[in-house]
Amino acid sequence: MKKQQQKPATKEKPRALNKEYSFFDNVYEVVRQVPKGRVTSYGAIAKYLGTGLSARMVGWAMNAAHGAKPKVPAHRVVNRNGMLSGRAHFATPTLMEELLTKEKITVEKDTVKNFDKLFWDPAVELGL
DNA sequence: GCATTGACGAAGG
DNA sequence: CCCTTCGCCAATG
Repeated sequence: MKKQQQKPATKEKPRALNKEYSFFDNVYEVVRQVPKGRVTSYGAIAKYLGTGLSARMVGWAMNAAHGAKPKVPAHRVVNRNGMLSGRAHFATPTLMEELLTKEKITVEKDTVKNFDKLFWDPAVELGL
């Protein structure tokens, strides 16, 4: 990563709707609602949650979801291209692929086949 | 309090 | 399909 100048942005933004940061919990809920054999993307979740432009925060939430209970099916969450970008963060780098394969999802070159078909958009499926 | 880093996304090459 | 640049927000050092 090259050098990145940070903006002095003095703007303020509402951080949480509740007393605690519910952002992570929100992400967990959505991910748990992803049906078997289906996948979604960080951006879709971010959009659904209203974070919109910051799909990165969703990924950050998954990072915390590592020890969440019940366990979050993070293997069903991939990037916008359907690539298993987060496989390196699982117990084993092959675990994500295996889990997806068990759900009848074809994974090739670290990418979900028929991603457009298997794509599950919370903003649509849950009705936004 | 600034600099760096991310399990990302979109746009451009 | 691959790569780079920019944007976005939170956590970390």
